[in-house]
This record gives sequence, C-alpha cells and structure tokens, in this order.
Amino acid sequence: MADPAIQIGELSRRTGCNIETIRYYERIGLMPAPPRRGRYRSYGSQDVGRLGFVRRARELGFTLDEVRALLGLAGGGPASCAEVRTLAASHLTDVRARIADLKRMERVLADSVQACDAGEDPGCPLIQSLYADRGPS
Amino acid sequence: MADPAIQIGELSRRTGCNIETIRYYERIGLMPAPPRRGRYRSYGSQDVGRLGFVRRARELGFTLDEVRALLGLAGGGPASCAEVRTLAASHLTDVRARIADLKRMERVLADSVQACDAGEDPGCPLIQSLYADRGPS
DNA sequence: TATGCCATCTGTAGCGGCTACAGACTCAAG
DNA sequence: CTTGAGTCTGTAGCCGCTACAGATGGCATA
Repeated sequence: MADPAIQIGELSRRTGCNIETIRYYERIGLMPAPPRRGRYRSYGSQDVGRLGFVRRARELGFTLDEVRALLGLAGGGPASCAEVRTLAASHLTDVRARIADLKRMERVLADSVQACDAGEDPGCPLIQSLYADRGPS
Repeated sequence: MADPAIQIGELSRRTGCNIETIRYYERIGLMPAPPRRGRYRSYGSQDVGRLGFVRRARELGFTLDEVRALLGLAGGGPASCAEVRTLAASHLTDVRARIADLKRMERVLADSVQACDAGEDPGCPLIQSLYADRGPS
C-alpha cells in the first residue's frame, strides 16, 4: 500500500482534530514529531491512525495521561489487555461518579425550576434555597 | 443580634470554602473586599451568607459568571425571579446534555470492559475499538 | 523578654486541555 | 509579480482553582 504524505491540514480533516491541537499533542509528546518536507510537517497513515485513536479515547473521557498509557499498551498482547481493562474499569467508575454528581444537580435544579413555576412563594424559591444554610461541608 | 467579626480561617470553616479560594473570589470581585483589622481581613455574617450562596450555586454546577448573575438577581422581586428561572433552566439543559454525553461514554466503556472479560478475541477489544475508524466528525 | 508557633498576608506560577492570536514563511496559480 | 491559502513558531489566554515562597501578626509558654 502506498502511504502518501499529507500535511497537517489534511490530517486535521481526516481525524476531526484541530490543527492547533495536533501541534499541541506533538509538543506534549502524545504524537511523535513527524519528518518535514521543507518546513512543513509530513504525516503518513500511521499518524492518522494514532491521532484517531487519541481522539476516540478523548471522546470516551480518558485524560491525556490515560491516553498516553493506552497508547503504550496498544498492541502488547494479553498482559497489556488486562492492564487496559483495569484502566478502562477505573475510568468507568469515574464516569459513573460524575454522572451521579450531575444527576444530583439535575434533581435540585429541576425541583427549583418547578417550584418557580408553581410559585406563590414570597421570593424566588431558587434564590431562597441557595441562601438556605445547610452548614459547612 | 451581634455580628462578631471573624477571620478568613473561621469563614473558611463555616462555609467549607478553601482560604485560597476565598481570596481568589475577592480578587475576581465575586466577594467584596472586607475591611481589615490590622492587616487581617475581617468578615461578618453577611459574608458567611454570601459565600455560602456562592458555594451552593457552584455545587449545582453554575459557572462563576452565572453565580455573579445570580448574586445580582438575589433579592430583586418577581422580575428577577423570572430571570433566575431562565438561568436555572438553561443551566439545567446544560447539565442534562453533560449527563447524556457521560452516559454515552459509560455505555461504550462498559461494553468494552465486558468484551474484555468475555474475550477470546485475538487482541484487546477496547484497543481494537479505539483503533476502529469511524471517520472524521 | 525571648521563643515558638500558628494564622494570615502578598504575589506569582502551575494544573488540564486546549484555543487564539501575531507575525513570518512557503508555495502554487493567475 | 502578486495574491491568497496554508503553514510555521512562539506566546498568552481561558476556567476555577491550588500551591507554593517568603514576609508579618499576634498569642502562649518558658
């Protein structure tokens, strides 16, 4: 298979990743510094693959450090697979915790908006509830 | 009622808000600069109330700009209440969108971990799915 | 009075994960 | 030869804190 060299703009188009972000990933060592044609960065299909991987991992909410780890583990046999699983499972726990947090917020907000709609209270129910002292921590 | 002056440490304890954060809120104009006893900031019960308000609004996920707006609307009659409602409703929409995002992540992650457990696949299912090209954007 | 020791002070820099410039250059087409 | 799009480097900004360093303040104890 041919591997035609592409420039950063094309890489950006193919992966949906911002040009500035690509250069940022290079700066922080998440993407390797590609060879240059003249002054311009010259990418190949491997870069498209790797950057796509990064983007998809980011969409799943992995931090850049986690993505780095995943990249290191990619293609490393069954032992690596177990490590990947651990990483994913712990990230999943995170995600679920964040969902739980947001649901708590959602409930309170929805209640407040409702109280507002139903409201014959003297004063705004949401403001009132924000002023209500439930003590520290 | 007396309004005994308290120092920043006590304000922190009463509100559960970090000392550095209190000073930060002052710098950005979210909390007023209090009078000083000597060089030390001297707070009263109003400050405890206001900071508690801020903290609770933050816990509901309002941005600092939104909190600023809410503070401006607090205690402003029924017209303000409508504005507060609008703000809260739009924030609620945000929160719901974030929940939806996270749930999408959760599903994919949970599936991947499961595939990993069930796995007799050649190669790590999660890694594979991250490499799978679903095209740009 | 000297000595700790904690609380507080100011100022600045760092985190993550980008994003947004400014100002220079390269390169192909018209 | 000029124009325009693409790319380059470098730096600074965003949010919402958090974490220092290094100087004071004020109180209790020896």
